[in-house]
Amino acid sequence: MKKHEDFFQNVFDVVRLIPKGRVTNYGAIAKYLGSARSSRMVGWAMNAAHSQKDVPAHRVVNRNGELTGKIHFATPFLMQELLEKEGIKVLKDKIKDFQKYYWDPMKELEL
DNA sequence: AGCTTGACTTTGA
DNA sequence: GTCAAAGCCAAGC
Repeated sequence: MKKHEDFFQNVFDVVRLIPKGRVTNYGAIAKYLGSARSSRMVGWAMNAAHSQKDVPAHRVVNRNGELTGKIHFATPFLMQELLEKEGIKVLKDKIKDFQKYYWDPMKELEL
């Protein structure tokens, strides 16, 4: 009965592939899956990611580099702490030099 | 069965 | 630069 659950699994897989100290945004993952406009589904998938333990959702932020999803974490501070732990500076729930840490699955994986 | 909400993005004004 | 609206697909009610 596996039909469309691949979307979630695919998201988890990509997120898991994000190198340490790097971050990406929902649109990139969504685009990698096919539709950049379905970025909402990525977030929805992340919601299910709570069931997955090896899904570093803290490395996934919105296009603006803001930790929008932190509110869905166990604690809002967890996401920022995890990011800082990887060497990423977070200022006001926003990633410093987001573009520098930005990791695009399409560019990095497509290579 | 249908409508609303949602960890978003993009385009237009 | 900001603000508003449309688009997208799935889960929840």
